[in-house]
Amino acid sequence: MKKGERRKQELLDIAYRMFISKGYENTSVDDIIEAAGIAKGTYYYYFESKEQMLEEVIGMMIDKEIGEASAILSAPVPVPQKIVGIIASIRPAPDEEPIEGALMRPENIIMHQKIKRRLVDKVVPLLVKVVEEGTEAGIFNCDNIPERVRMLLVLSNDLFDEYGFSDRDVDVFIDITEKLFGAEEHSMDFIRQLINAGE
Amino acid sequence: MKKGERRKQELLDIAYRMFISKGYENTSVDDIIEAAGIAKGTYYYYFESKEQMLEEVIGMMIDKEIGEASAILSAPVPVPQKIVGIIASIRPAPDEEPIEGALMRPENIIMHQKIKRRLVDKVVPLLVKVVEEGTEAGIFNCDNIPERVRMLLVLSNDLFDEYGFSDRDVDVFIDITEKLFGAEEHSMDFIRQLINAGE
Amino acid sequence: MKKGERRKQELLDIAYRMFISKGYENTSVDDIIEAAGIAKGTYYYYFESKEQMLEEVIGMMIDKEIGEASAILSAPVPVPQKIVGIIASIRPAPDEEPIEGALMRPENIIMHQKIKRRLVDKVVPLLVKVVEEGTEAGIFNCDNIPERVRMLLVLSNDLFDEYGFSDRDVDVFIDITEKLFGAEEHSMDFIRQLINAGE
Amino acid sequence: MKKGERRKQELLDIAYRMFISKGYENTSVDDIIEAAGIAKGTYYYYFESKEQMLEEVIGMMIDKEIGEASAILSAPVPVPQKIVGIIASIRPAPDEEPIEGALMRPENIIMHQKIKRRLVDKVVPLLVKVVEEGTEAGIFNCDNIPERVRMLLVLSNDLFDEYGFSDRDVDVFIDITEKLFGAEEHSMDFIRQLINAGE
DNA sequence: GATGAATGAGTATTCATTCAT
DNA sequence: GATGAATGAATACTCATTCAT
Repeated sequence: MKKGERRKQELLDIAYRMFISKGYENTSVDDIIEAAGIAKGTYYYYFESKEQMLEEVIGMMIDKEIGEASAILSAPVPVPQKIVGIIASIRPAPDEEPIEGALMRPENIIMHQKIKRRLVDKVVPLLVKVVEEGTEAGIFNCDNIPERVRMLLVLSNDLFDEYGFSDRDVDVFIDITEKLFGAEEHSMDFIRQLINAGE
Repeated sequence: MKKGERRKQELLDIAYRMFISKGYENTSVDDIIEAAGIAKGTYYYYFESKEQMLEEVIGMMIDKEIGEASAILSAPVPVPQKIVGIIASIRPAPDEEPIEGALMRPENIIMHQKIKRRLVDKVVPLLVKVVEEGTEAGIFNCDNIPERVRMLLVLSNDLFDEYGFSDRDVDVFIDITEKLFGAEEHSMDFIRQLINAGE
Repeated sequence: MKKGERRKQELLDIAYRMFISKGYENTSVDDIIEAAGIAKGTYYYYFESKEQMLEEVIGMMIDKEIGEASAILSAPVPVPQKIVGIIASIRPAPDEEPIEGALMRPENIIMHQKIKRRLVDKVVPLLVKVVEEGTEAGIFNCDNIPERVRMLLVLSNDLFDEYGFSDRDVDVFIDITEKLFGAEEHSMDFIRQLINAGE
Repeated sequence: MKKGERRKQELLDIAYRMFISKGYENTSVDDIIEAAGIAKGTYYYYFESKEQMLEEVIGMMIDKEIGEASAILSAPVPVPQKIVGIIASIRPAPDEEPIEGALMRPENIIMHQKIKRRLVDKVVPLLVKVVEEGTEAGIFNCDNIPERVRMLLVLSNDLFDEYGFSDRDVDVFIDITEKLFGAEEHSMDFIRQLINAGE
């Protein structure tokens, strides 16, 4: 039982890396079993189909990222920082896939979209809580919080996904984030420092 | 000359519809030629490859949509309406592809993304002009116009692409659009009526 | 393991016969699998590509022929007979492919050449040994043995490949063989009897 | 009439070059008409089929080479030099196809063989005359001249076709040529100088 | 738990040839 | 003489999936 589970994890890890580096469509079952050193039959003993495996790989990633986001939720940091922290935590963790450029390359769009969609659905409730915390504390002032949170995610996805962004993009992003939640002007300026530090 | 051109157009139209309804990847060359009632060779007489055909199909769509958007640019309507009009014009025209749900279904993501990217690049300059018109007229008040325009497009794409949106989504969209360009509150409220009328 | 190997051998045998009778280029993968009664996938399970299969077929033939030639090398027969025997052993064994005319028909030239080149490279060293044996025994008298051996092979290939040869061709071949190695006149006359017997 | 002939010649020339540089099989009719700047139909107006065109291209080459060889036949040079001259004249004239390596590359084998076969048939009678001249003059002494001439051609083809030859190969070739025709030892040594000069 | 031989529908692409205009 | 649109059989190769052992 344990052994089988470990084997399955191993396969998921291998597939995860291959899907990211070569794309789901361009990774054949043969590629995976060769990399894993197992037989065809063994693969189908653990997974019903290639597509089902993709779902599991995605689920695995989501869980990990949501876990990190949840941790931030209860951390003792100011609300604005929490928001930014959660958003940052759902990025594909630059350290675990500096593989190539990867996720936003055309051959990966499908997996990318699937992940994004499911991730957004899971992250929205978390962020809603944080923003509510903010409105209660009087730092934010807005209605329709779930919808606003969703937009923030859409904008941040776009900003960080694409092949690079300028200082002006960041300026506008900060401005609009403040206005989105009815925060005081310049109260989210710290984002700029974060980004510059990350570079 | 004329004859060949017409045939090619016809093929592009057929492929366009099939790509949208079944997805590019799921449409085989065989599907296309069967639908068109031509031989394999004829297909390859007009197109170097399936992928090159996709490029032509996309180019065709883009041209059409940009054409409509440009027309609006010089129309005698108020600036806010121009903006909304241009954004609406680049949607895949509900009347010409009510086919299924289509463009945003997973199998179409690739084509969808390709189109979106190229469309955004072409539409941004148009919208920038309109927004500048607005700032000069004193209706808008903002800096970094290209970046703001880009964000507006990202938001509207998201809003209308996904599987439906609520009244609250629209409210937030309107609110944020006004703030994005420094417009007066409620000055973009007319969007709501437009959307309700379209339903 | 055994099972797969046998299957592969079987496929190689079938392909070998088809390549010879119809030519490599004119034998499609479909032809082969139909003759073998297997599915496309099975074919590609055993062979990476059609071309790689050709290499294996050729390798198989070469091995067999070189094996026969090596056997003669250590047989207890006079040197001149050894030479002739080795040359004869590398012919495509009239009994196993009287199929049509085959190897030297234009459509087979490619395979033919590939085989010839590789065969010559392997046979030259064997013959060199025999000729050296002959010079040591005083029956032959010549320098540059490898080069002479090569020429002998070229001549014999030409003589036996082409569509038939006359008595005169044989006379000249015998004469020149003797002179090539500095053998006594008429010492290779036995070749004529061999050929006549074989007819 | 004249015009059409010229057009045809032009096409033959173009095809000749392409066949040599890319191989007959790898040159498509489309390649030829594109290079010639004509339409498909025009091609088939001049040639029944691609294969028939190949025959004409080959015929063209043969005629040219045989022409050169015939000229040498009646030139006022010693018999041995005539022989070598004729053999040299049927090589693919290094100046007219230094294109790549060309004729003996695998993709060209088919055309190569076709040419060789037809060329040999035409050259043999010419060389026979020269050798007879030589026997009458007492420089040569041999029977079965046509067969011997054929062998000489086979040997020279092999020597010069292959990817390079050594000094030893030349030594043996000279030796065997002398013996083939019953010439005096060293009487053909001049070949070595010719080859060295040509290098 | 694990193997690996077998499947077969599916795919894009090539190319010599024809023929109405 | 010349065009170029149309043909369609042929080709090599892919790959997720199955199943008897």
